[in-house]
Amino acid sequence: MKPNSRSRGVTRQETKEALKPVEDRKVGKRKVAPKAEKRQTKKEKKAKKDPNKPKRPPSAFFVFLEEFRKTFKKENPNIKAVSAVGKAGGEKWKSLTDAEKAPYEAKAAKRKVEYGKLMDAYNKKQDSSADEGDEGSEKSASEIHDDEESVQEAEDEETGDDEDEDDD
DNA sequence: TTTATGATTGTTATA
DNA sequence: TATAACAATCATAAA
Repeated sequence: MKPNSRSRGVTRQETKEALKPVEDRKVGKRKVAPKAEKRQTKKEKKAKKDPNKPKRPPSAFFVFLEEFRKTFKKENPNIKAVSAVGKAGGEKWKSLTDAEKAPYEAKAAKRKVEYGKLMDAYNKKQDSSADEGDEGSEKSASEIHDDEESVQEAEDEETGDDEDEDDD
């Protein structure tokens, strides 16, 4: 369609409005003013050498989506469109209460913590390979390895303390 | 063949 | 402070 288009920026806006009128989401403000030439199209981070750059942690909504996708696909094996899951997931997400979203937010919070650690390691790596480039990152990999292990240990968490609120 | 797109919301980051 | 971009997914389409 629009290979040169700013990715799904403007395109999405048009499509969304065309398909269905945006209710009141913050849509339409995503890329209305492309002052900054976005990083990349989305994949291929060739812009910079970030072989280990930690991706942003999934939001509570995304954590919920991961599970929702399975359910959705299970009930709708015929539907394979990502947009379908997105819409359904978004609608369902809003249907959930804080209590139900709590576990997802908790998970997202963990991801965020891990992200912070990964960023720390990533920063070190960038510092080490500041002038080298792509190869220099390997040497400092050992240091980061230490941090990575720490991240994994962060898996020990107790959920289900006492969240049984349901104020409808 | 390969990459982008579509759709959702949230979160991070930058200006 | 506010806006912009990006996080997963997967089939399809275009270059």
